[in-house]
Amino acid sequence: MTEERRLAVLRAIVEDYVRTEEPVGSKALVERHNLGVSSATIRNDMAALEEEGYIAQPHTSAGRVPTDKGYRLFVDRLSTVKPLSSPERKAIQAFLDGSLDLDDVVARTVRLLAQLTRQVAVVQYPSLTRSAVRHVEVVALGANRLLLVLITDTGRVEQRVVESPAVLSDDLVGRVRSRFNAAITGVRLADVPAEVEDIALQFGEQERPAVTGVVSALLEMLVETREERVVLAGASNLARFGQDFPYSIRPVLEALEEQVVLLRLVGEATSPSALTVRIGSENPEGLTTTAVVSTGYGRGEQALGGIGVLGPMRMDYPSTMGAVRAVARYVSQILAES
Amino acid sequence: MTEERRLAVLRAIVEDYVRTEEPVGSKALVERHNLGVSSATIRNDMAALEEEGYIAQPHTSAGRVPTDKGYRLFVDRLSTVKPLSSPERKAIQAFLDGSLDLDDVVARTVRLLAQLTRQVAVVQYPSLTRSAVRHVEVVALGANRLLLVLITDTGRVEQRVVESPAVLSDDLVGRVRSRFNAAITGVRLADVPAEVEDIALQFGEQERPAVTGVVSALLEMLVETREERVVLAGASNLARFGQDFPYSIRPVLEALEEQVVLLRLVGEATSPSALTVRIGSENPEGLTTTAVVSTGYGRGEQALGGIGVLGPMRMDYPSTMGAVRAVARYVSQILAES
DNA sequence: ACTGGCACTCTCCTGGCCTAAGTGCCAATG
DNA sequence: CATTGGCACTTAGGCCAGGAGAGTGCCAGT
Repeated sequence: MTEERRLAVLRAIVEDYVRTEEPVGSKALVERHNLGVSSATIRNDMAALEEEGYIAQPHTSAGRVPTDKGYRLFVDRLSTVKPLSSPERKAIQAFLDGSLDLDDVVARTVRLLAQLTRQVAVVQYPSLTRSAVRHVEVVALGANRLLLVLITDTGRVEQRVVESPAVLSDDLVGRVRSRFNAAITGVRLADVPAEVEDIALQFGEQERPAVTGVVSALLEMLVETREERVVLAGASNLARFGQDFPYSIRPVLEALEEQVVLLRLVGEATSPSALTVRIGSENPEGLTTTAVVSTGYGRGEQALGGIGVLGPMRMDYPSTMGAVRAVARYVSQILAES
Repeated sequence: MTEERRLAVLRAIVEDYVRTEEPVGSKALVERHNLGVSSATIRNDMAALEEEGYIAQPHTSAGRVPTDKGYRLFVDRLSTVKPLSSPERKAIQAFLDGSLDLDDVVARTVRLLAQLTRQVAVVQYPSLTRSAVRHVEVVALGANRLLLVLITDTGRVEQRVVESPAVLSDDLVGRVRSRFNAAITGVRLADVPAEVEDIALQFGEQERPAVTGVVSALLEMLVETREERVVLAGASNLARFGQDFPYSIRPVLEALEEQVVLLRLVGEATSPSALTVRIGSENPEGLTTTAVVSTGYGRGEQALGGIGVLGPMRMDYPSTMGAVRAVARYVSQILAES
């Protein structure tokens, strides 16, 4: 079957190129993989693969290099996710165990993933909109300042200092707090506005303006902190790939400083069971020379947030995918326990 | 006076080299600065400066380049801090105004500074040990979990979820909260342990074990969050200086990922009135090809935290120093207001 | 459908050559 | 004695030619 061999050739090219960083030629190919045919035959296959746009030559007398499209095919049909070795598994466990705090889990995870893949790791905090309220705290800080603290069932804690519209007595603060908690504990963040809108009506005429102020502050806080948070580690790994970023790594670093861009990379509602790979031009501007492997973490099919790795297109996809998947599973597990 | 002219030559060399990125020769010097002498004279001066270790030649037939020692002398005796232009000043104000939240102030500041200097900016959060407690909040989250929230007078909010050693009734939580606040509101964080140690004794036999648990959780939290926080922006600016980092920017990026290193750069108790410049080998390992300009911010002479900029040694010191100083002042001002 | 053979095209390295830049030194000068 | 003009010397970098090596495309043969 000739078609089959062609794919084998493409696979071999990708694997060799990833390993050696150098264009791979027909002769080297037959030597290292037992394809059972001569280099001339391979040359024909390569010509065909080039025709179809899966590989390209940097210049006439060089070997071949995979194109975006070639990597794409490789990932889709020619590779299987490589499970982690058992020492690696143990390392993960050792690294992530013993952290109650969500901040801590996220910080450790992102470092771990960067170290494991030797690339840039990105982790999104559990999405607020998909979480539910565990508790709301209202604290009077002074004459006319309030602290609102919102704790979600995923362990995320958002706090915010707001100017209080009027002076609130300690007693009133206490009653507002109870009302809030009664109304929205267990409620999805997205549904909070609906639940709190008429809380002010439950207070007396006199207190109502002050309470209304607090309610709108809470709503405002919800809107503003709906903004997702993303953290990143291992940017220095980019510098290992001088070659792979033809025009310096500057645009890549710039893109990585934009929270918005990071979010798009990792945050696009991927279910925990699916791995997403985005290659070259499939990425947002500035990252068109990179590849991103990402997935979601969370309970069941419901993704709470995203997690991923960014590197050059010339990347060991099977291993990277294995690492991302494994880490995502551990994180899901840890979050489920707490 | 010949000694004077030599210093003028050194200054000219530093200025030209910073501008052009190229070793500067005797002829170019006389052409661009009116030194009133011939190039041969300058050559003699340069030979002397080289003898003393202030400048060096990359190779025999190239111009001269300042050494660490040369930059040092330049900063110490040959330059004056350059104040910001008035549009720049306005930009700062526009950028920083309108943010109550400390997180927000810090985030904006670091971005601003990176943009202003076009280099890597580093900002330390107000040091916890030098802050005082504004408020403590204790919230029961569930059967045996507590949330402790600590708010400092600098607006910093630290929160932590702790396992409660025993089930606490709502009433008891309330009483613990009041006790805590009575005991440590206004107290310096460093002095908190002394103030809370005998709080448990003020409760009845029966409640004492539970309260002791909470107290020790609070103390533990203090120890753990004493760790300072530092944020960074503008890492992509490093990529602008291919030339200046002979062995790739990798070690620099690596160093910047270490919180500990960043802290050493910026956090060394600099009083707000003094600018520190650390050049080349004066920096910690991995950053020996860079220069760091830093200062403190805070009320009066008491520094609450550090703020600074990191770049290649070939840096426009007067402008960078001006920017760092100006931004630090604005931040001090904003924090004083709140 | 596969293979061996061969001419062809490129890159990359090397060595030689030249130019431009910049230096160090020296003898002359006020 | 500081300064100067002059000059020989060194070196990087650009350019060119030539040769080696790698890899290709194509063709005729099995």
